[in-house]
Amino acid sequence: MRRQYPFHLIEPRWQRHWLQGRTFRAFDPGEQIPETHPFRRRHGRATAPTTADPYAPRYYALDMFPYPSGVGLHVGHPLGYIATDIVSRYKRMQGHHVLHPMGFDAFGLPAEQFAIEHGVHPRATTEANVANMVAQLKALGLSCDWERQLATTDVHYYRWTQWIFLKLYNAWFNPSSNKAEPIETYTGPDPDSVRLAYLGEMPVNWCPALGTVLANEEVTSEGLSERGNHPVYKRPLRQWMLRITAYAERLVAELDLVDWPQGIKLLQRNWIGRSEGATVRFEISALKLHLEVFTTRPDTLFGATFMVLAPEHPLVDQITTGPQRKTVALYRQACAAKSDQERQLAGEKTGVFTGGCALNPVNHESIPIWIADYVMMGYGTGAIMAVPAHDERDWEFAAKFNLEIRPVVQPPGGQPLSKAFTEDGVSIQSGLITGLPTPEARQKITEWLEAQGVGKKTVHYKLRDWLFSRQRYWGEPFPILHAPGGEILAVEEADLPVELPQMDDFKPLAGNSPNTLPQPPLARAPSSWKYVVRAGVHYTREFNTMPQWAGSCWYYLRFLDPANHQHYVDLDKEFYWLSPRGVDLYVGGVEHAVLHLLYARFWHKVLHDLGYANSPEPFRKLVNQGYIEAAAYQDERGFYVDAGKVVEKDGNFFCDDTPVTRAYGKMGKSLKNAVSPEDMCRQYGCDSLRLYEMFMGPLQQSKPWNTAGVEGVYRFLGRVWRLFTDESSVDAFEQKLTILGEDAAGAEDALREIRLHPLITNDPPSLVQLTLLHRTIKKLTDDLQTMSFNTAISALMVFVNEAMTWHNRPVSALREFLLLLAPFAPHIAEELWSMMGGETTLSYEPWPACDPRYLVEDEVEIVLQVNGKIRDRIRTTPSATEEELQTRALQNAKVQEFMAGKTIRKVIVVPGKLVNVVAG
RNA sequence: GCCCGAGUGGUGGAAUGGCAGACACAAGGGACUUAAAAUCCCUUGGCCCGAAAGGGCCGUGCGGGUUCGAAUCCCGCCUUGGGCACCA
Repeated sequence: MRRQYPFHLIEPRWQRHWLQGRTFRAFDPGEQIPETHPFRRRHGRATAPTTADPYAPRYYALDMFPYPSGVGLHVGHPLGYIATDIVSRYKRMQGHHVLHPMGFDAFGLPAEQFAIEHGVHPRATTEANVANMVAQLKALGLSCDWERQLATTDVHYYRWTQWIFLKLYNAWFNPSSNKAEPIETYTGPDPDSVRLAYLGEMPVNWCPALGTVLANEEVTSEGLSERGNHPVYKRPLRQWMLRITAYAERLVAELDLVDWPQGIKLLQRNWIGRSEGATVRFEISALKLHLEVFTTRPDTLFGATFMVLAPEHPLVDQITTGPQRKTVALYRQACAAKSDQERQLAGEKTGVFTGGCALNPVNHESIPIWIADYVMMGYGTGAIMAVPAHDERDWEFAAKFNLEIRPVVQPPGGQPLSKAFTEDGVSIQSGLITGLPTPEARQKITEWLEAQGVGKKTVHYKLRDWLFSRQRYWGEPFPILHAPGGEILAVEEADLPVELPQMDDFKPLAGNSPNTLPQPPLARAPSSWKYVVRAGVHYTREFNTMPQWAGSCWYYLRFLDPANHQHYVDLDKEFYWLSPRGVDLYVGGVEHAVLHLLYARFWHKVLHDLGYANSPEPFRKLVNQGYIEAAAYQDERGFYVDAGKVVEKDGNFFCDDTPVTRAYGKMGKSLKNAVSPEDMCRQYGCDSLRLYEMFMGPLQQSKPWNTAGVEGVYRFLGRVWRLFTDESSVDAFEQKLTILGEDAAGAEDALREIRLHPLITNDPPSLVQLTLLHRTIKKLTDDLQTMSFNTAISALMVFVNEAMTWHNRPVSALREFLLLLAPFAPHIAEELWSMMGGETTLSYEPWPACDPRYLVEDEVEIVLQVNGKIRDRIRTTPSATEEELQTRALQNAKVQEFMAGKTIRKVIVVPGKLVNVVAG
C-alpha cells in the first residue's frame, strides 16, 4: 500500500520540536518565560513582559492517570487522552492558559503482581514500565507538560501522601461546624474515637488469596475480590479506617456543585445510600435493657408484631432464655459458617425465636424477639422492628413462622392485603396517627417519639468507613509508630517521608484457607527500619501499607506544584489553577465512579476544611469515555485465541484452520484482542490514530474497534496533504527517500524540498469559499464546545472534499483550515503550517473566528408537505414571509395533485423550513 | 427484583419535534496503469411501477398514544449493556 504522506518523518520531527521548545509548558503565574517561547507572544503583558498574564483564563484538562502495566497500552487507553488533548490544544488557541499533565498511579496490586511474576523488584519494574509508557504516550503527540510528570511511587510524592494521612489522623469532623477541624478543637473525653483516621476492630473483607484485606468498594456483589475474583471472608481484624461516613451528607449534597453525568451522580448517591427515618427504643423490661432499631417507616410502628436481631447482635446472649439457648447457639453457628456470598443468596428466610420479648413503645404490647440472618449487623443498629403487613421481607418471615400480620396502612383501593403493601397510604389502627396520610403520619409519630424520649429522627447511610490498610509491600508506609503498651504515635511531619524499606522478599503470604491471618510483608523488613526510638521509648513501625487509592486521591493537586519540597502544593498555585470549582475537565472510565471519585472527593473536602485547598470539589466537569471493544474469538474449548490470527471465510471464522466463534468484548489482554497503538502509528501515523479514535463515534459511547476504519481518516489526511502540496515535488521527494533510505539522516531535510500546490494563491477567497470556511469554523467551534469530535472531523472532511474541487486555493482560507485541523491532527497541521510560512508552532495561534455574515444564506430550500408527507421542494429567499410561502405552496402543482378532491383544513408554515398543508 | 443507559442501512455513526441515513468503512461498477498499489468518478435502506427519464409505497427494536408533523415527547412490552441487591 502506498503511503499517503511522509508522517513517519513529520511526526517525530514535531514531537521533538515541542519537547525541545517546551511548547506545552504550563507556566505558573509569575514564572519566567523564555524570550522565544510562543506563549510569550500570546500572553506576555506589556507591563510585565517576562511572566504570564495572571488574569488570562486558565484551563485544567486532566485524564485519569494510568497504571504503568508491563504490557503497555492498547488502542483503548488513549481514547480519553486524545480527547483531553484536543480540548487542551483548542483551549490554548482560544487564549487559555492550559494545564495538561500526565502521571502514573504506580503503587498497588497490579504493579506488585507483575513484579512478583517476573521476579524483579517492583521499583525496577515500575520504573521500566513508566519509561515504556511515557514513550508510548509521547508518540501520540499529546500536548502534555511533561515537566510535571509524577508517579505515586516517587518518594517525594508519597511523602506528601503520608503528610495528608497525618492531617487525617490529626483531624476530626465537628458536626456543629459540619467540617473537619484539627483534633485540638475536640473537647470530648476520647480524641481517638473521633479522628478521621483511626484503628478499628471490626469485621473486614479478608481475601486470603490476595493476602490482604479489601475495602467494601473492592468487593463485588458476589462476595468476590474485584481484582482476580477470589473469595472474600468477613473477619474481625484491627485495621486502619478512614471516617468517610462523617462526610456522607456532604458527599451527597455537594454533588449538586459539579457538572457530572447524571448516571455517575446517581451511582454515588446509591452507594452512599442516604435514607431518612427514626431510631426507636424498645424496652426489655424483664432485663432492664433496651433495643434500638432504625426504621424509615415509623408510621408503621403500630403494625410491629415482632422484632428481629442480626445473629451477631451483641445482646442476643442476654435476651435468649434458657429453653432457647441451644437452638439459638446452633443457628448462630450455622450463620457464622456461611460466607458473605452464601448469605446473600437470598433463599427462604431462616431464623429462630430467642424466647425474649420487648415492649412496643407506642402501644406497650409485648412482642417476641427473633434472630434471623436477613438482618445485617452492618446496617442501622443490627436490629429491626418487623412490620410484616408493610415490608416484603417481614411478610415472608411472618408467613413462614406464623407470626401476626397486622395492617396499619390502608392502600388507596382499600382491598385486603395479599402481600406486603409498602407504598404510601393512610394510617389505620394506629392511635394518634390514625387517618393521616403516610408522610404526615411519619412526621407526627416521629415528633411524638422525640417528645416521649423513646426515639428520634435519624438519617442512615449505606456507606461504611473506608478500610485503609493493606497487607502488601508495594504501597505507602503509614507514618505511624506503635509503643509497647499499644499507644500510637504519629511520625512528626519533619521526619517524613517514611521510606519503603528495601526488601528482597516482598511477597504477600497468600493462602487458601479463610483462617490464615494477614501477615504484612513489612513485618519481615530489616530491624533498622522496623524499630524506632523516640524519647527513650522503643517503638515499632506500622507494618500495613496504604491502598492503591491513596495516591490517586490527590495527584491532581500535586500536578499544580510537583517539585515543591516545602508544601504538598503551594496554595496560590492551587487557587490559580483550581478555583473556584476544581479541575475544569476530568476524563476517565466509568469504572471509577464509586471508588476513586468518591475517595478523592472525600480527601479533597478534608483538605478544603483544614485550609489546604480553596475549592470545595476536586473535579468540576467529568466525562466518562466509553470502552473500545473488539472482536474476540473462542475455540471449541472456550479458550480465547489470538484475534490477530483469525481469518474469515464465507462468514465463518478460523484460527489455524480450526473454526472459532466470534464475540465482542472490552479490548485487553484477557480476550487476546488488543491492538497496539505502536502498530497503528507505524502503519498510519499517530495523527490518523488520533483522528480515527475520535471519528469512531461519541466519546462517551462504547464502540468496536475496526482497524480497516483507520483507512478512511488516513485517506482524509492524504487528501489534506495533496490539497497543500505540489505533486511533482512530492514525487521527487519520494524518489529521493527511496535512494537515501527511509530514515536516513537527510530524509527530514528533503521534506523542505516539497513545494506548495500551484493552485495556492494569495487571491482573496471567493464568497463561496468563505461561506464554506465559516460554516466549518462554526461547526468546529460548536462541536468542540460539546466534545462532539466525530461530527467535527466529519465537517473537516466536508471542507477538504469541497476544497479539492476549487480552481484556486486561497492562502488565507487554507491557513484557517489548518488551525481548525490542528487540535485533531497536530503534526500534519504544524508541517503544512510551516510550509505556508508559519514560524515555530501554531499551538498558540488564535482560533479562527466565525464571521456570521458568511453564514446567512441567500436562498433556502422549503419543504412542501401534504398531510405530513413531502411532496415537493421549492427554493426561496430566507426572508420570505409566511403568507408568501403559503401562497407558493398552495399554487405548487405537486401539492395540488395530492390535495385533489380534499378541503384544506389548516396550513402550517415554518419560515425557512417547511409548509405543511393539512387536507381531508 | 430495583435503579440507570442503549437499540437507526451490510458496518461505525449523523439528525434531539420539521428533508432519516451527514461523514466514513465495506461491497459493486468504471477511469488511469503492461500489471498492481495509490488516486479519481459512479452506484449502494427495502419493496414496487417504468425501456428510460422519473415516480409511488414502506422504513429508526415491538405495540399503542400525543402532534399538522415523532428516530426524537408520553405509556406498555422485548432485547441488550452497566450498577445495586434481604439496606429495615
